[in-house]
Amino acid sequence: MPVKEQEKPVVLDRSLGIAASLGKSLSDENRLRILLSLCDGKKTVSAIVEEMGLSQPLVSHHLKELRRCLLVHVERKGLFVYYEIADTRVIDIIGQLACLATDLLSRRDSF
Amino acid sequence: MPVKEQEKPVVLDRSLGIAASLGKSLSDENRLRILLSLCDGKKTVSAIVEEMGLSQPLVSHHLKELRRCLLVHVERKGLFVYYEIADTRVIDIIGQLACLATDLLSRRDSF
DNA sequence: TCAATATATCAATCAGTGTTGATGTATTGA
DNA sequence: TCAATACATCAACACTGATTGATATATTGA
Repeated sequence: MPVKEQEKPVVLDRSLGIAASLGKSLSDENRLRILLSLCDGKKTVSAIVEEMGLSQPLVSHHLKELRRCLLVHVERKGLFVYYEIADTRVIDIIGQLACLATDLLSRRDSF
Repeated sequence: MPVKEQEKPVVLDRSLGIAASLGKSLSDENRLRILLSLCDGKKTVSAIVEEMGLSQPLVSHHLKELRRCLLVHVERKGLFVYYEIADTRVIDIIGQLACLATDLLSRRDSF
């Protein structure tokens, strides 16, 4: 499959490392679920725990990873800690990943 | 940060697993470099080895992972095995990942 | 100050993965 | 059939990361 000219962005060469780091954050289904859940707005850890059906330490662990990649913002209000999506573009990217993945799969299964 | 209504795609709930699987493939810098290198067109393993400066078994290993996620096509021609990108949308996604990552980083560093 | 709640961290386990060097396999040409 | 080349696989290692249960920390209200 020939690729259009200049399809490869040149500027990327230096940012591939951090791009891979972001990819790592998006490589776990629980983290993707958490990010999608935060589309509704900022939520407390306990709300996420209840919604995901995961243990509280596990949710904290994943939130820490999302924080490490700056994908979420944190805000403390009294007893509660609120997490929210830092940049909604990540939701677009997740959507494209899922769309591409299903396309690749269905394309293979149809042969 | 309030999020637009219906920003979260509903259909995704079932494809999050494979989306995460794709994310895992994009979580290694060497694999991203290989994918970008394949933008020039199909290449042999030895060509990729030389271009990347990685060992041949390591390149084969990463190509196997890209194959597992159906991100590349393989074609044997005599002694040589040619790899090519299966769907160029993955290049767009890598670009968006890198762009988002640099934005998030610069936004943090400016405070 | 104390009890209660929310969240983070710790310790431990287990599976997975990136990397390397050695070896195996497949294809071609002589 | 044999040698040479291209590629894949294997064995081993270190390292990371997901998960769990226990414990620590922080905040509030009494």
